[in-house]
Amino acid sequence: MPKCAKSSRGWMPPPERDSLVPSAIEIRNIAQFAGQEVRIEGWLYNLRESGKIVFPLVRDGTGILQCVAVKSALPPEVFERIRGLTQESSLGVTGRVRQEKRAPGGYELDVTDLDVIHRVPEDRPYPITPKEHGVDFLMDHRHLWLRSSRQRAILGVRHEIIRACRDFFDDRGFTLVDTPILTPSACEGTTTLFEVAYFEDKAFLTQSGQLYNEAAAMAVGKTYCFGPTFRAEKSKTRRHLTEFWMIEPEVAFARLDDVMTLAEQLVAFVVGRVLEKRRGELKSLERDVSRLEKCVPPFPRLAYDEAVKMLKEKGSAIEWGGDFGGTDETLLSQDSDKPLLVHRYPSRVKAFYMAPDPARPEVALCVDVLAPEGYGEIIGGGERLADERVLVERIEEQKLPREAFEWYLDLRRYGSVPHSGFGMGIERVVAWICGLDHVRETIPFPRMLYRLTP
RNA sequence: UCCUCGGUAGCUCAAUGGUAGAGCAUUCGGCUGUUAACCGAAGGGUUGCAGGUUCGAGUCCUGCCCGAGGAGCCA
Repeated sequence: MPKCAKSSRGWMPPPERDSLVPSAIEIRNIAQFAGQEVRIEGWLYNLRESGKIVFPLVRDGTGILQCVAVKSALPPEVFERIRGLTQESSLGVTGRVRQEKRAPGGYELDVTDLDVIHRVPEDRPYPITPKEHGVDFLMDHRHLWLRSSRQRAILGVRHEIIRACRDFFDDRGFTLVDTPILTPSACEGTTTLFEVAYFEDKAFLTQSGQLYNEAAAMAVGKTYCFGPTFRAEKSKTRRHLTEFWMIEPEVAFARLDDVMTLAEQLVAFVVGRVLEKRRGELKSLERDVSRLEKCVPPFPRLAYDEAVKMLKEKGSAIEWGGDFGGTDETLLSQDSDKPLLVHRYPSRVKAFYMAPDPARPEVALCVDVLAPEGYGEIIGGGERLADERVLVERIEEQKLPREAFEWYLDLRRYGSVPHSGFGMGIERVVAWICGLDHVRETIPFPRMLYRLTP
């Protein structure tokens, strides 16, 4: 541990340096070291051999570098050590960096020495070979699959999306207020919640931070929470996980139109940031970035009524009053390169806390954002019921346990104001931006109906 | 929970009811510019499990287990 100087304000960070691990350079910085002797530390990605010349491909988490080991230029024991390397063995390589047009990254390392940190035994080789594998096999080896360049690209985009969301809200005066994961009761019915033992009592894993967000918004005005969310629904589709991450802003005094604009700006900001910072990852995922580039505001807005009309014309069996199915969402969103905002759904298909439209009480002041290219719903939210009397009616109508909501009703008793917010599912956004056909690849360790390991 | 499809070598997949095979991976050999390298050889199997039909079952039938896609529900 580096010694940390103490000041009157407490801890000071250790002095800055180029690399956290000074024993080696990072492959992503290789160009800076052209002509120099360097050491890299990583894992063997692949090994190609041609008699007296060997090409070990080494990855270190920041990139992949092709090394060149020539028999005549190395001590025999070093050359044999390199020849006998197994896939994913960890190693340190020293050599001279050379610009090389034929190499994938434009640079190569002429090996002068190589030490094996841990050798993968040949009688139990690394299971994921550079060939095709089935989904089930890969999911069983998710802890190793993450090492592949494709998964690394997805992890990078996911990270950028999360960071962009935080920056977006932080830069606009929002305060992050963490909401609990363990909750005392269901906010929208217990059937979709995971139940856990809580000492002598029961608790449930949260399905949304929203009710707590409303309390926080009354304290700080603009708030957001970001955390895991749990749904015990037995959904088995490419858009569902039982554990997923959701970012949820909530704004006091905001109306439906305000949060529709907020959602539009957030999505455009996130897409823009990924296009700016993660072009390389999108390219390696073979994402058609031209479609993402068209994703600039304003986004089309469509009332539920019009959406139903449109769906019927396209042959959907939807009737007014029903919620959209997955195919309906696809039908609505596949034609456009921009996300689509669908607003004012029938109140009865929405949660009890949604405010009715004063002009048409049968519809709620709510909005869903459907991602383009058939990716479907990424955001759901709207204006909340601010009137205590109506809220109590809704709670009773839906036969929810009123005692559990007394604290929530307090928010309507002490300076109730109009307020609105929404939740955005991170994995669906990652799937859309990366162009993936399933959300299971968007989260490091997916939890699904039939998948709890690794 | 329902519907559809699938389970054969470590992996991806073949195999009319008639001797279980290929490519990759592994091991050995060859090759001084390979790009999921290539060429040659070797090892590797209780065909998801349990029954049944049959002279004979990877193949047909029944049940079960596991998985995938979809429906419902949702972000």
